[in-house]
Amino acid sequence: MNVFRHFRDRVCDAVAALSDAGSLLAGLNTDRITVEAPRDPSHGDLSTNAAMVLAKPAGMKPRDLAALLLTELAKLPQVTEAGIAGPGFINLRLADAFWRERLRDVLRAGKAYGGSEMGRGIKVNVEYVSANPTGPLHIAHARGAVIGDALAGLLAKAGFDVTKEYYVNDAGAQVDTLARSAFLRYREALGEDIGEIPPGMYPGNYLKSVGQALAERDGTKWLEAAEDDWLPEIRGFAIERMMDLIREDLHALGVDQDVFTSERALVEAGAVEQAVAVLRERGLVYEGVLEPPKGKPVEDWEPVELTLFRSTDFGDDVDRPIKKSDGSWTYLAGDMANHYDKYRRGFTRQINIWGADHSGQVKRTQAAVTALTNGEASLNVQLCQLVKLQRGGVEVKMSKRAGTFVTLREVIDEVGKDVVRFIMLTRKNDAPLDFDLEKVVEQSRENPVFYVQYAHARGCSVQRHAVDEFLTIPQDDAGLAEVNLDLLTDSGELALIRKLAEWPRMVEAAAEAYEPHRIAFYLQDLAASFHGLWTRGKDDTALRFLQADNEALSAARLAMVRAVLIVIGSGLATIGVTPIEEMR
RNA sequence: GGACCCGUAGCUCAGCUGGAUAGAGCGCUGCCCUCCGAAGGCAGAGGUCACAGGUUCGAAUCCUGUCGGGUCCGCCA
Repeated sequence: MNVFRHFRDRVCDAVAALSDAGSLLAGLNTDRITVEAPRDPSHGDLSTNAAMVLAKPAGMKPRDLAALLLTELAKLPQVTEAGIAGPGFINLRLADAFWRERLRDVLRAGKAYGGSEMGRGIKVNVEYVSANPTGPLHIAHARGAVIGDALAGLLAKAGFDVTKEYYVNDAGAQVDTLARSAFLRYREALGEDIGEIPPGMYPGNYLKSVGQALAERDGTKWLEAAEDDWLPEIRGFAIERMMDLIREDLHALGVDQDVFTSERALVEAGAVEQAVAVLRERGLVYEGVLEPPKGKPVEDWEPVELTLFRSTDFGDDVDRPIKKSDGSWTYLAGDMANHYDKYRRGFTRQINIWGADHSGQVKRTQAAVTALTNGEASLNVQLCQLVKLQRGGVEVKMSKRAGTFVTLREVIDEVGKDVVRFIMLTRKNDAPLDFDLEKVVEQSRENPVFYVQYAHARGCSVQRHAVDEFLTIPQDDAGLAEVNLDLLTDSGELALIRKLAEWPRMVEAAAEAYEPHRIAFYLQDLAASFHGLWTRGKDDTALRFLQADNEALSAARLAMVRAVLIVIGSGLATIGVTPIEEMR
């Protein structure tokens, strides 16, 4: 049960009842009514702004309206205390037994607890990573990969039909450079001394194995061939290899996308022409000359007539070229085909995860999606800021040009994929993030991954002890859901249960805002609550979860511990982190 | 010149789409624990939510402007 939505519905019921009875204006808009947990627990368990929101349209004073609503809400059987506070808040306190029942919700639903029907099975496409297939992923890609994957998991949990997509940029000049770089390595593999890698080529050693594999497959076949002949072949070969490499890296991070869309395949299938034809039909394409770009002067700029997309009709700053003067398509044109293709596959909700360095492309791409689909589809872009990699507070320098950048794989090998995933979510995506390779593996309160994992391991440890000490306490969720919970009366225990009951609402709010990082913060909160309760058992042995001489109490507390494990497990699963069962 | 993001405790950051006395960790101060239910606990100090207006019952949150920081601007990808 989503407690907050449940009581929001009850508040709306109360409004309706009062309207029916004639004591309140009929037809009031209840959209702005919220029910939430007050920050200060002394105000009660739940609080609603209904009276303040409805006062003006109802033509009443907020506190008078609150008094009226209060008479209705006080009738609810679960409400033990109701009062009016401040400008017109209605505060409700709920029976402890009501909260204990929520524990049964958790235990009965198991891992599915917190899932929502909010998404109503609507198709959503989340496109993320989409790194150029010219080399292995580095740490900067990891953030987009994790945010995208966690967002996809979150939306799925919230009831959307999610497709995880990777758009392969295999049609631009950069893959021709890749082909030429691979060709060098191919010659090298056949015994030639290629010397220094010339500037403008990809220098990384990862291309050696590509050259080697090509030499093994094709022998000396291409050595004397003209570039026009070998380039398409070697390009395709190298792209395949790079994508395999990228997919392996992503898999190591726990990211396995559903669809890999090739830009080249779209272009070859005529998808770009089709998309442009749609725009042309709507009068959104014309031939024209652009103003020179502002800011830093571009030295080789000269006015040329180009094929332009009228993106300014949709809020962009200037119209954007879709065809270069040499007749080939621009990146935007290809991306138009990509998003139009998604639309034709049924996605009216599209989300892209991009690095902040692509912020300039947001408006034009959104304009394109709106224009191509006549406003039926919308594109949401989540920008993520850079990751600063550190070791013991000292920045780890990266230089892609020198080939010394830190690969994602190296980081995963050092700290593990779960740590990478969790840490990437400890900031909201539009804030820069420091990733310290030493701190993230420390076993201390400062390290959020450890703190949450430790809570899970502690819970598991209690379970293991219970198995040994109490042969008759049920060990499975279903059995624990039926034990007598009335013995859970401690205020810390009830506070923990309330925290657990927030999980369904957390999922919905985070999904609605497209903010997976909220899950990481919620889990830290929950872990703190659990650790706090545990710690009190150190001083006061009566509060320890397992009481050797009181099996009924131990069973009730074990049910609570089990519920904590379920929610932590479910939260971690949503963001793709594997919970640990034992600290080592 | 323009666009987007950010500005919250000494530091690093949350703040549930407008709610009540603005929170956490670190650091600081003072107590407690020396315990394998280990990888600490409790309490306290610390704030003009960058600044100035505006919107309304009510603003860290929304709008306008100013200041400061970041990412960018292309027929590149």
